[in-house]
Amino acid sequence: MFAPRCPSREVFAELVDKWSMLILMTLSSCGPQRFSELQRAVGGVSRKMLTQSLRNLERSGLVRRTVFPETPPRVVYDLLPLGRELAELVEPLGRWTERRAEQMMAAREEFDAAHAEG
Amino acid sequence: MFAPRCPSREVFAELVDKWSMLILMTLSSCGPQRFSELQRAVGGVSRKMLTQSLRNLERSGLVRRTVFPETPPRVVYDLLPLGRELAELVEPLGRWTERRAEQMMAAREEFDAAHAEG
DNA sequence: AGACTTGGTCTATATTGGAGACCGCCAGAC
DNA sequence: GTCTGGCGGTCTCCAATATAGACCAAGTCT
Repeated sequence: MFAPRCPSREVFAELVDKWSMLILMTLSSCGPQRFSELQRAVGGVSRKMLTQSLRNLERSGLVRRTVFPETPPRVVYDLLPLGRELAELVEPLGRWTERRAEQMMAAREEFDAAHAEG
Repeated sequence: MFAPRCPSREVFAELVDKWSMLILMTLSSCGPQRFSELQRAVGGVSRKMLTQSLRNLERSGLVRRTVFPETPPRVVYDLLPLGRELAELVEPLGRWTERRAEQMMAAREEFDAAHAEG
């Protein structure tokens, strides 16, 4: 994974992504979701990036996309076993970030203050 | 973390990054490293991105930067407790990716083949 | 008829990433 | 004395990527 052109690096680089991780966490904690539900849940994601990230996750076998041919169209996304595995590793990361966010923000302010005198 | 302008989202978006994660994993498994060692270890990283990622990690209190005023200069980076915590969550992710990389590559080929007829 | 909904795609612009040149500093070679 | 080289960056330029926002088809409701 530390080699630039290795498959695992390639896969890693695409999974380690803000939107993909938030999508995985949402699907994991809220169950199957349709496109617009995901867009609401993952605040700030554009339709383009949501589509792109979901396609990636689908392509790599982490997520399943199911289309119900109704009008208006209904498309539901849910986790496949592989995606559930990954989600279980990503969730602790999310919880840790929320737990430590304030501490890190404080560290930043301190750092910025110390480097402002320049 | 699911809200766009929340501190935890901001922090999350910066930590969830290819280079930062590879740096954390390297420092965790290889111990303190100097700049050029890190650049060799993290294959494909440019000096610019390495500097930028390290600054970010330093600013948020995950990594410590120590300068030895010699010539040629020597700068050593190592994990602070906060960084060690995060590294312990990131490592399983890395191991999982390596374990599942082939499976995901196979899924991709299948997906691409299925969608080529269009 | 006209407005509204869903799950996208397309386009234009802003942001970001990577490649490679440049820098100061000193040691050792010539 | 000058020339070269290593270290740890920074700077500049160009390509790739992200975001914002318009547009779309098809059917439903008013």
